Amino acid sequence: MNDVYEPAEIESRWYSRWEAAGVFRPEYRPDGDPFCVVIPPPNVTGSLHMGHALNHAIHDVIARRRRMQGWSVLWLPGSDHAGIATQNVVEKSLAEKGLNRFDLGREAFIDQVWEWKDVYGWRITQQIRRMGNSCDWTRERFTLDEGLSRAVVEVFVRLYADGLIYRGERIINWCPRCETALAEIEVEYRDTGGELVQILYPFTDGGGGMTVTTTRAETMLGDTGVAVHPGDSRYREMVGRTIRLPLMGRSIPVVADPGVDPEFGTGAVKVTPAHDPLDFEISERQSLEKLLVLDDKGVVTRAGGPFSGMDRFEAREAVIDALDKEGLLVGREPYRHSVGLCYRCETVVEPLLSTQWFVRVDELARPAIGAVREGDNRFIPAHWEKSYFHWMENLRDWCISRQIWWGHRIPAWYCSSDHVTVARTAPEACGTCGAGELRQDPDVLDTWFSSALWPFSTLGWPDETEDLARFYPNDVLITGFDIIYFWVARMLKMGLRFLEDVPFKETVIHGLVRDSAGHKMSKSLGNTIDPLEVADRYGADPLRLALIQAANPGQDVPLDMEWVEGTRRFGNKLWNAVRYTLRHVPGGSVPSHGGYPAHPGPVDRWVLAGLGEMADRFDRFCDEYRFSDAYGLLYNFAWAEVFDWYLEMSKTALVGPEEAETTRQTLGVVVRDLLKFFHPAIPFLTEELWSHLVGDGLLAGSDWPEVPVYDPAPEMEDLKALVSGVRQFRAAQGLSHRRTLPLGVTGGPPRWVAKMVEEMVGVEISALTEAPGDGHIHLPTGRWEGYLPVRGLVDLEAERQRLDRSIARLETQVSRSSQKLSNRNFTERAPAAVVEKEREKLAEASGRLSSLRSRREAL
RNA sequence: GGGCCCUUAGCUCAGAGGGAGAGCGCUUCCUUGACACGGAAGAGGUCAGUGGUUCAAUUCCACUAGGGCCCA
Repeated sequence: MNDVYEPAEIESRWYSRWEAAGVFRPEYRPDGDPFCVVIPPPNVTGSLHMGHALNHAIHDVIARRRRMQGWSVLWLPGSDHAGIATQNVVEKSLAEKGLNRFDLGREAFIDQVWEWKDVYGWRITQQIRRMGNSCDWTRERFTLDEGLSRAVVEVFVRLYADGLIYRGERIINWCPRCETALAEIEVEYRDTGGELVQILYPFTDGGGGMTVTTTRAETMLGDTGVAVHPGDSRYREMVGRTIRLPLMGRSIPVVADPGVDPEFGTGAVKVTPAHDPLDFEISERQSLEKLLVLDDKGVVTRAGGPFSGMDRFEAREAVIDALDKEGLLVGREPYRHSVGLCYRCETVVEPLLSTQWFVRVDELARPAIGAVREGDNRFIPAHWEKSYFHWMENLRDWCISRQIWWGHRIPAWYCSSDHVTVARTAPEACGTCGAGELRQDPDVLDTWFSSALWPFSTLGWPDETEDLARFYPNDVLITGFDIIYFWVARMLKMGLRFLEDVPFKETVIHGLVRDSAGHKMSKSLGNTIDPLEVADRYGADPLRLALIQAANPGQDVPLDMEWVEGTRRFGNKLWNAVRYTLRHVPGGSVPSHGGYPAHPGPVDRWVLAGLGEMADRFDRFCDEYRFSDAYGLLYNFAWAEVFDWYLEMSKTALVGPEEAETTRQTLGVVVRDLLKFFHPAIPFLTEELWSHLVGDGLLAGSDWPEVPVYDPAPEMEDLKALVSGVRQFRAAQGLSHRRTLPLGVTGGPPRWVAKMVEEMVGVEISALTEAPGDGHIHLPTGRWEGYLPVRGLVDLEAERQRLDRSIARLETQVSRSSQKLSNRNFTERAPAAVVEKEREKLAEASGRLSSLRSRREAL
């Protein structure tokens, strides 16, 4: 073995072997209980970022551990066609050649997108492999593949038949750049600087007018009324009068409607029914005309009179100027307000009236709320349930049609009379009038419509496949909080509707990867880190461990290259611990499972007991998805206990013949079990080390450790204290460790203890029957007390300082304890055990204190 | 405006009603046969503030200040 750990070399070696051995397929353990998790499908033309690396690392830790625990594990991979996002990417590349999608036509354009999909989709799967993720690639799916498309059509047809999908004219959010409708949730609101303008709307009969307020002046072109609150006394006489709409000259009525907020602006609002949801509602109640004044590109329509043909923002200025010229501009002031942006391209979204397809969500949401309330699905951390409920109880219908080409075509056909026929396959004739010559709806479905079916469509639904029976519901879903509403909520709705069970029993929410200063990683901040670059530079394993060590549920994960270097150094440490082990334990001689010593010596018993205790806690943490805590614990145990203490002590034990054999055995199984526990987080390195140490089969396919219970040898803590005592003394005195010190020890330490201490800290021990007189430094350590002769060794001043520090520490401890114990409220009201413990503490501390004081005097 | 979360060592974060912890960073010493990508020793905290509950609060409760996120 190389004497340093080189991640790149190791990491190229194992993935294909795992795949070839079929370890990642559930069939690898056909008799195990099924365990299933589906990947949140990445966008097919995107590239993997650190958020994916984190999400996948968590998946992999879960999947690999469950697999080793004997479950029949399916981690199902795949990708999402990501309608608008993908179409945008491909359109952008066309634009570079001076083309747009209409130049190509629908068919050719879609062919083009498929070509992209093949290139980038392949790249993503390669990246997921590079990071070591144990997906079952034989079951890889894509949201637009044949089977999933069938599931989409099936769901659409059934929901339509049940009246839960309908087509209607509503105010929707329109992106003038993507030229498509968006769902409410796809609009991101951002505070933006704008202008609040006040316009005077004169009455048709002369005699004054009313002042209205708006941030979107151009929409006045489409005004068909002015509204006030019915209870607003200021305007009571004006209701029923008529306004002459400035610039357009139309007569529009003043109406009273309870939807108006009398506190906002002047209390009188212009009503633009075709471009504002609230105004739309008012117009429905008041029977006002709905006039579209902006087209699909955000350009003023012919209905906008003199302003037609202008872009909406250009028109805004032009309208304000024109009003000013006519003396109707009452005021304009800077105004910050929240503006809706397209979540795909950040273009300002335009609310406008349009005929679209919608999902009626109330009936779907009810069981999805119930399932979480009943605990059939559990959010981890639980507080996300509150947000989930709040969200689900305030849903508006979901606009699912998109005016793009890349996606699942809506399975609806129209005859020449515009009757709608919804069907699984193209119908011969109109379901209403029997006419032939039907044309299919040109629109496609929201990407999230197919994502909502992912937990069961990927398993073969609507067919009743074996996988579906075995792996639905999935066991757990792991995702970031940013897509709880986009994705998790909708999967719960659809799963409950079509499979009558939750799609997954637990929803684990992880945080965002941030930089070391706590900033969100974003392209605009320029602080993104490419996981593949990190993997090439430091290794995939070190990156994974750095992520996992910070990945507790719900918590953001700060990442810095320094920390990845830290985990790489840990890898080197582990590497060398195995090299050390292999000096004493022949390669291939460690059994792949079990093999714990039956009668270990005290040091071996101590490390085995520690291993067992660590394993229990580790497993508990993992079961609660607290991987940061689990791997923090393991990391610390491995380094601080095993490497720093046990390996050092084994060096002594392995020399003596009588204990060498159990120590060899213990060393082998302890290090082997560390490899097993670490494997889910750092699969490549541990697999490589396993091949040297165990060499029997693959670690990835091995069994999870079951550490027997051992009693820890009680002497160990005192032994460690004695060793530390000597080390502290040496450090304080600046004594070279080469110089062997004579150490007197009372209490009759067993020979193995004496030998261990001698080897570890370079002393020569002589047994003392009682404490020696003056002229010695005392190392108080419990059952054995150490005494070092002062003469010739000691800088007395340094030793006095050391003692003074210890004395001061003990003094505060003693005074605090005795104060507590002299308080009758404490002794009478606190539990007896607590009081007793306090008494013991006091006794022990004052004993040590007086001993230290006398030593101090003696100096 | 409504809701959720956070504030503990220089940094990133654990923690628990009764003795303040880890990793990194920092200081000093050490190339001893696994590892200098290492070892040993050490410095560093009024646990955001105020009030309350309690024999006991950093931990529970209320309020205040500061920060973050979601929804409208």
